[in-house]
Amino acid sequence: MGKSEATTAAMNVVAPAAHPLYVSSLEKGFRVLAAFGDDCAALGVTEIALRTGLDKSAAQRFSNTLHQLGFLEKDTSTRRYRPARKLMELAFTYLRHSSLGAAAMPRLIEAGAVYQTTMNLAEREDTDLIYTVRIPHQKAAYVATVPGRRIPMYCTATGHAILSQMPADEAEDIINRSILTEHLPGTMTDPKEIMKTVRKARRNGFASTFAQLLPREIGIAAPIVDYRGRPVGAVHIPAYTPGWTVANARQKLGTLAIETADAISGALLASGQKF
Amino acid sequence: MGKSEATTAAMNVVAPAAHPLYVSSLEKGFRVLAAFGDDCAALGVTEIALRTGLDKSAAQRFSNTLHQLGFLEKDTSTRRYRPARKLMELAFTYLRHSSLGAAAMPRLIEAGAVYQTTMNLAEREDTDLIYTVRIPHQKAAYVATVPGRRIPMYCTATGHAILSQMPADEAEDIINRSILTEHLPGTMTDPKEIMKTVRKARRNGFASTFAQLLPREIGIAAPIVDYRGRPVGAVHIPAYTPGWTVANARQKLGTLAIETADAISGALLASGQKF
DNA sequence: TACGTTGTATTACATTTTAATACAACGTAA
DNA sequence: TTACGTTGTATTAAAATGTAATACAACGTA
Repeated sequence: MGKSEATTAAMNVVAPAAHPLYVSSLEKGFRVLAAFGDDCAALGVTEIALRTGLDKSAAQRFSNTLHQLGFLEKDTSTRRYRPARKLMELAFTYLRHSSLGAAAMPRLIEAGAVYQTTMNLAEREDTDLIYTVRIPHQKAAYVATVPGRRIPMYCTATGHAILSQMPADEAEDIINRSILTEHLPGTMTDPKEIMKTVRKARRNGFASTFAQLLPREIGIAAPIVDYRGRPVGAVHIPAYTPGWTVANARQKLGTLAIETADAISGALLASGQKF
Repeated sequence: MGKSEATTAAMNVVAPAAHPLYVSSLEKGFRVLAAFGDDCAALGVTEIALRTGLDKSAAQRFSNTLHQLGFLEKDTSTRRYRPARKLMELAFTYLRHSSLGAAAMPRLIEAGAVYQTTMNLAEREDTDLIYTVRIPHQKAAYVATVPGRRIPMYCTATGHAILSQMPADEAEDIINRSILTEHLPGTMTDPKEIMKTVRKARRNGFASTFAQLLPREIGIAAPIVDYRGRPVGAVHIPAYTPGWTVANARQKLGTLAIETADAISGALLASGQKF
């Protein structure tokens, strides 16, 4: 069903074909976790079965196992499951060893203090981006201040910043493989228009968007590159109208984004790692 | 071996006895993820096998599967695995639905601006705490600024704040079940001394510690309670000497922590959820 | 170049997962 | 309250999956 498709797509937990070295049970477990997306807060086994495409028995066993392991909480009265705190530890498993995060953190903190703006680090994940480090300053939609969120590249300043440092054909490939959805009236969905914006970002050294995913949001972003000049992520600064105008944000925050991103790129070089 | 014990304990991914509804493959998969703790950044299959207690074949299959699913990156030249960005999405799965996080976020941002101090939200996880929301202001050890980290309750202000809102026997039980390690010279490991500190925290409405886990760190924390008055987490404010003295921090940050924690407790009540 | 080590691929085997089914618990409406 | 649909839980025989042993290949060190 559409529902289960959407949910599965939300974390891309799909079968990469049966292989002797592939443990499909593990995939099913993650499918269950991925079912907790978007709308729902708590799910019963039947609903989990629906969303994951597993039958009721499988949904039951995997939910139970995840509960035993501590990754799902279980409300004993409603007998429904919900994601548990322990999932946060898995994020730590990643962050702890991220040289990009380590290089970015102090510089984002410093830069955020300049105009009291939120500073984000986003990393590339195929056609999308994942926020890995967030330093919030102003209050905004809760979901927009929390790490781990995945957003598409095609309609975000962050995405454009990264695309701008790629060969044109590679960037086009990403855009072509993206699902171009008009999240808000005005979200850009025309590949040609997107590439035009990307080229502009390339010339300027930073990208900017307005009201593409969140109303009133101005996005400013500059690319972070590795030792080969390949983009690995971007510094993202959100700003909101009124308070900021697009022109004002571009002028002040654009420079800040570039400086911060360059500092991070440089620190990465120094750290010597290719993550 | 001691090594594998320590690693396994790091995320508590252990077998809760075989049960017909328990999928042991899932557990093994998480054991592999949990192997990436502490010291190591990248692991080969042999090392993974050692740390997880799985044999080489199993380590191979689970690593490969996690790689296919995108949760482990694989360096094709060294053929070693490391945690991948996608793990961050699992954290988002939790955070997105956390009413505690949503209630805390704006208040932590606001409070952090007062003295330009870092503000953390920690939630209880058995004898430990997990940082779920972090609003960094000052630069500190990278690992101390990143969400998902688990720290023990017995020697942290955050832990004491939570313990202070429990019945004495429950608090004692937690301390007794904790592994009391002297992380730094001066880390408190005497249960009686710990309980004394906890009682003091109860009287004051907030807890404070000095140099327990990190050198020079002053910890200030106040408990967040649910609709029944039971502690569900704590607001934690770190400060460092010099710059802050313990007395100064207690006076200024103690009040701030209490006010912030109370505001969060109140907001939780209003949201009506029992998370 | 030769060796030890580590990663990869392939099997027959059996343990584990499956999916069907039956039972129990809940809550909704008559 | 009672009866009903729904949803969660428990139990199985059957089979598919994961296992562990082994052999091979790739690396890097001496």
